[in-house]
Amino acid sequence: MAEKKMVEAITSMEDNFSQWYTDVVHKAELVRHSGVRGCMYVQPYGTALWENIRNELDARFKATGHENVMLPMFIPESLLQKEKDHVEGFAPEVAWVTHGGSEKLTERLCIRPTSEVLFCDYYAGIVQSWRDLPKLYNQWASVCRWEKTTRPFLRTLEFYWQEGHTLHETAEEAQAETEQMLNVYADFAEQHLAMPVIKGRKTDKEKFAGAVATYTIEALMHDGQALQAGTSHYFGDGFTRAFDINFTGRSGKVEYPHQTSWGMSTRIIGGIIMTHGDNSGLVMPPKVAPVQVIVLPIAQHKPGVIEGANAIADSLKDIARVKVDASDNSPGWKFAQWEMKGVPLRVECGPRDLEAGTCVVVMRHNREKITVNISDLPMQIPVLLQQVHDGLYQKALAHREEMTHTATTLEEICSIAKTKPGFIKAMWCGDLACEMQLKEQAGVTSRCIPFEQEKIADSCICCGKPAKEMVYWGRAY
RNA sequence: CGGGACGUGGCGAAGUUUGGUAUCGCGCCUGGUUUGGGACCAGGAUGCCGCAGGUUCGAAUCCUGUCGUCCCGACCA
Repeated sequence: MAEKKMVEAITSMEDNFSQWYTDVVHKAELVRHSGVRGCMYVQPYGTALWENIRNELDARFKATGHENVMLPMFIPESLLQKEKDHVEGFAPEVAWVTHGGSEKLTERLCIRPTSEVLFCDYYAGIVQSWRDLPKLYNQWASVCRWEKTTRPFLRTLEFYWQEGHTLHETAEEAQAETEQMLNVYADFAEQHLAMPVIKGRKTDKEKFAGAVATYTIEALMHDGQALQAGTSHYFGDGFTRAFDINFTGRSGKVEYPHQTSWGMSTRIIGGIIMTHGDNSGLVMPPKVAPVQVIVLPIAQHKPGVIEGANAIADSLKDIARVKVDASDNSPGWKFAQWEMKGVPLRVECGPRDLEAGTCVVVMRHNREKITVNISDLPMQIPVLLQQVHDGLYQKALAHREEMTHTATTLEEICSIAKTKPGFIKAMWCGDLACEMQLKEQAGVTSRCIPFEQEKIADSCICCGKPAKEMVYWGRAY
């Protein structure tokens, strides 16, 4: 018995958070390792989760006027070279194709690490007049970055994402787009994933290669490390000048359009796991859960029980993603199995319940049990799913607040960074030197300059000069 | 990329020091009994011991290389 439990156990997160994460990813049957370093086989359950995320985001992009396109996975070296900061940022981690069949290529091709330059090359051919703007595009694709260390979802060589790329007549319009998409991400994270996020701007040191400004939503994971959950960049006209994308403006003059890009990736799945998961495994936010309600017949050999379970599932099929587990595993096995997979609601129905016209509903995140009349289920399930969502959000928010500290002296920030995981709020003068020093001495990096500023001191925590802004510092995935 | 650990049926391990018929638990298949927190009995199947070389009469075991995994650190939009 004890031995058996060992076999199935998930390492507890207090013992080793990284190992816990790895265990959950595998026990919940999200992915398996492929034979290629850092690349994963995404299993049906993981794929279904991603599809739910993708479908919702896609709908939100379309609702804000964007169209999907598909660009190639290869980038000729000369094209990648066109924007200096960009190539410097990405060249160290791209994969190169040098041969096609037995033929050696005259110019090697990189496998896209991101598609800015492809979009630029594309735009150059289709934009001539101010009437051609804006271009509001998005693509769903996978990209490749040759990372040194990899972890499922959080950092893989190949990962799936969407990348929005837009082109605008004016800087103001492009900036508004950048902000709009950051808000789309933030709203999605909070309303759909029950993941509280802090909206803000990245420092110059942390911003995207080639961007004028990078905006971010930062979430705090259960272990106190930060995760950039989504990002939105304003490029100004740096790329459009480098790629000679121009148009004839309203006044008849040649102008360069202003550009944005924004992305969210399968990394967000890692974020879901590390925000809501517990020592029994995954906890799925209801709105993206591949299975929202698992119906478990108890003593299913008895007459009418499976039929009863099927009838319950049938009554919910238009209301929630529901599944009946009528496999011949024991009930205890099924409880543990579906908890590992994080299904938000479990409906148990045995002969006693069915006779009484009731069932037991158990919430995954707090294991609360309630008895519900079967006839009330179609009305109750949406309420309960929302309750789980709210519960998850509140729990994550409370956790983040508990793990957010304030520091006003260098000594204090070093001591907090060493002893208390989480965010540290501190004032900053805006100098790179201070940012570097905090990394060096406290081991923290700037996570974001939040839009919602608080003045916690007058001077920079590092150099003592007048502070420009309050920054969230921490360690990041 | 550094430091450490590791790779043996689907999963978890023993066996490697000292070379000699590949073992155990779980899972899987068949049949039966069970069923409200990881059930039980009986029978059965599944291995180029990560891969490639080498040493040897003989390699899971020794040597070399390589691929992959995990943890810590560095690096990373």
